[in-house]
Parts: sequence; structure tokens; C-alpha cells
Amino acid sequence: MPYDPSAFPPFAVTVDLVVLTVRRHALCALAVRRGEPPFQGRWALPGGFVRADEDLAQAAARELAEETGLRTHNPAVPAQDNGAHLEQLATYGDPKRDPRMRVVSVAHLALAPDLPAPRAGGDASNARWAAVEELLQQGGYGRDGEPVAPLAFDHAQILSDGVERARSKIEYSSLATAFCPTEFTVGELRRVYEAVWGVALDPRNFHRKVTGTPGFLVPTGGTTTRQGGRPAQLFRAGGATLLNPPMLRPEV
Amino acid sequence: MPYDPSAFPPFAVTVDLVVLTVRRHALCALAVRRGEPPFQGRWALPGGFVRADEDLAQAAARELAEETGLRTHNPAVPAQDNGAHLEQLATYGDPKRDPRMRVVSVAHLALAPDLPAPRAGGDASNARWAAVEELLQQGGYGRDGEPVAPLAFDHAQILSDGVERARSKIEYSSLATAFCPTEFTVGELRRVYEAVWGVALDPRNFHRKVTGTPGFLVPTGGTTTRQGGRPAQLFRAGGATLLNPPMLRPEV
DNA sequence: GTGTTTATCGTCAGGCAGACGACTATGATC
DNA sequence: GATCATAGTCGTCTGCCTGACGATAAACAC
Repeated sequence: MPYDPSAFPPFAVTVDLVVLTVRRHALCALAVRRGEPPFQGRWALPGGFVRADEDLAQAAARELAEETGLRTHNPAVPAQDNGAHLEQLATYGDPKRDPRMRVVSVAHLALAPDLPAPRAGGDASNARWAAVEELLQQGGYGRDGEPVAPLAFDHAQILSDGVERARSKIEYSSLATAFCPTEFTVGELRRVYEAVWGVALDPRNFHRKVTGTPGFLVPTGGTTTRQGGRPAQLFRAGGATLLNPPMLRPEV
Repeated sequence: MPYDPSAFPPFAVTVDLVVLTVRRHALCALAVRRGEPPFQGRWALPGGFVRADEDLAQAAARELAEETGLRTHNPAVPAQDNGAHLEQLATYGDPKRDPRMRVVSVAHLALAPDLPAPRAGGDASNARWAAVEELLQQGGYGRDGEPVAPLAFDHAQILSDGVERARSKIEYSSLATAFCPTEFTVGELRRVYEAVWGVALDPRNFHRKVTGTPGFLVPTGGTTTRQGGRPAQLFRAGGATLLNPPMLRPEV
């Protein structure tokens, strides 16, 4: 027994993605250039319509795969593969957020290691990793001196919310490992925290903390010198998802 | 320039509400009885369609007012009034969650003090406060011996997510005061924590903790004996929204 | 007055975090 | 190959917070 369609207003439902990674000590987000109005030529978050037979999480995973080639791993399964972490962020439904029609966007947050190069449907020039700081500054000039236009729609707000979610969530969960390759060193993990929080952490206290938290890190036995200096132990993410006690973000 | 409506599937968008309060030392949620199919006669969370010109938060606030008469206070303004706290929870969009058609529900979480009596559009017999524990148990028997039917749709999942959000959020924010009247005692606040977490807390350590956290509580100067025993100081919620250090939920 | 209830203050030991010294093992440079 | 720079790892110390719990205070019921 379908509803009388006149009994409620019809909406378009989309998923938008905040895809974060850490590159060159900076927190970066995936941005795509819009090829059509509105906001033609401006940068935006990747996203698209939810299909008729699709769950929201499925739609987000599909969009993520289309834009980056990344698989999503099931949160119930420990992070063994190189898949990205994906979770729902929030939903944005201001009646005027899209000038064309009523669109409700279910934003998702994805965290990925540095490996992948962007590929927006095969067209790399229309997708890039940009420093979050750069994407969020209003009307300034980017690192290359070009003027920076604000993100399309309410995507600056969405990106800001996603970054805040990531910043707080790595405090009390093992999510920071989602930014790292399968095997990583304590120093690499520390640089993730430093990039996401934008602070400097004491390497000695950090090492004590993460190696002392049960279930956070599992040593693989191997070592690496890819960061220079003394060889460092390699670790994989442990089974723990919630850190107790949590990592403490230094005061500002 | 409107979209071609055939370019995307149309959705109905609703808001559903998880309205929590603490009554008689138990965490309770507002439930309404469904008057029509599907799930006719079953209990469900209050909610309704988002109107064409309405923001999601507006729709949630409107539904909350319709069901409880509660005003919502702006999170930017300190909680001076008796308004409820309202925040977006998560969005549920499984294609089969409503058998009639494709409905995406943006669930919201509301926290309210004990005062209000339910009034589902004027019909009190179709709305009630029920212990969360009772609403979430599958196929058991309630306190009154009546058999308990599970909540309609995916509302058990939504309620469960809302409760979990509340449980974790009172750890690191001053949100527990949203369950209290404007003026309250340390003991009353402690009983809120005990009801939400389902644990017993040491009154002495709790008192030291909350009175020692800057910005959490502001003494009003008054006292009360409404709980019996020695008169207790009255407090209002302070300006702080984030607690640092957080309240610690005891291990299970 | 005695007992009960609730609020509030104090004490003490254990644990964790921040600050920081010291040592180790690599690659780079001369 | 000696020296330097870099990064990793182990310890120490001190202060703060927490949990456990004793003791006191101020109301009410009888």
C-alpha cells in the first residue's frame, strides 16, 4: 500500500564524502572540481545520488570506490586490508542548500592511508588532495599563490564537521591507524596524530602511551628504516577499537 | 533550473525522535502507539515528515513540541530555561525499513527533565514514558506482566543508538544537566548519571569531581531538602559544555 | 533523644601524564 | 672510517587525579 505521493514533499537524497588522509605532515581532504552549474568550476566534496535500491552506507561505499578505488572494510573485522574506514557523519538538509531543488545530503567520513592517487572517474585533473586548512580558509590565497574560492554548497561546513569528528575520534579510538598503511611504526602513527591535531607530541611519552595501551598495537616482528634514523619496530593495528585510557589531546 | 525529476529517485524524509528523561531512577524514552498500519498498535518513536520549507532541526523541534510541549533551547545559549537539549543523532535509510515506500529518517536525540507529561497530539493514552530497558528487550514481559512487542520499524536500533550517544556524551560534556530542572543538587545530578549509566557512583567522589570541574556547576546560594536528609546546595548548569577532565564511567 | 537519610569534607595510596635525560642504531657527509 | 644528524626506545621524577573509605553535619521521623 504505497503512500499518497501528495501527502509529503519529495526529496532528493545524496551522499557526500569527507575523505581524509595525511600527506606530507598535513591533513588533506579529497576535493573534486564541479563541471556544471551551480558552482561550476568550484571545488566540492565528492558525492552523488543515492540509488533507489541502495542503503546509505552502500551508496557512500560506492561513491568512495568510484572516486578513489578504495575498498571499505567492515568495522566488525579488524583492519587487515588496506581498506578505508567509513562511517556516517551527519545529514544536511537546509531547504536552500542546493539552489535547484530540495536535496538532503547524508555526509560520510572516510579515513584512508596516503597511498592512493585521486581519480575522479578517470579524470585526475578534476580531483585532488588538498590541505584541509587550505580548503577551509575563506577567500585567501593557497600555497601556490592562486586565489582560493570557498567550497561549493555547504561543503565547507561538512568538511569542518568531518575534521572535527576525526580529531575527537582519534582520541578515544584506534581510528588513527586507518591513516596508516597495514604495517607502520610508532613514529608514523605519531605523525598522524600531529597532523590531524596540528600539534607536536613528545615522542617518548607517545611511545610509552601507545605501546602500553592493550590491544592498540601488535608488533609484527619486522623493522624499517624508511623514516631514517635508528630502525623502528613495525606494528599492525590491534583488535581494540576503543582506547582506555584515551589519548590526550594537548590543550591549545 | 530544476532537475529532471527522472534523474534521481524520490525519497520521503522524516525525523524520528529519541526523547530521553530520567524518572524514578530509570532512563526512560518517549513512545507513541501507532494508530495505523504498518505496525498498527505497536509502540514507536515519535516522528513525522519533514515539510517542504523546513530545515531538519526545525522539523525535529516542531515534532518535539507537538509531542511534549517542550521548547528547544539554542545550544549557543546557556541552559537557563527549561528547554530540552536537541541534537541530530544519525540517519537511517535502509531501502526496506518502511514497507510502504522509500523513507529516509533523520533521527534526533532530545534530553529533557522529568517534568512534562506526555501528550501525543492531545491523546495521552497513545503516548507514554517507558523504561528504555523495557522498550529494548525483545519479546519479553514488561513490569506490568504484559507481553512486550518490539518497537516498530527499525526504532529499536535508533533508540539503542540514541541511548548509547547519551551514555557516552555525558562523560565528556555537561549534557547530564539537561536531565535536571533549572536548579538541582549534586545528588540529583548523580542520580542522573547513575540512571543513564546503570551503575552506582560514590557520592563523595562524585561531589568532589563535579564541584571541582570549572564551569560545570554554578551555586545559586539556595538549598533544598526535597531529597530528604541534610539540606543540599542548589546549582545551575555552568557555561562549560565540554568537561575537562571528563567524568569517568566505571568499568563494567 | 535516637535512628535514618543525605550531604559534605578529609585522608591515603596507586596510577597516569608531562617534562626531560640518556642511550641506541641507522644513513649522510667529509 | 670518524663524525654528525636523525629517529627510536628506555628510564626517572613530580604532580595531579582517582578510587576507596572514614568522619562529620544537618535535616526528618518516631
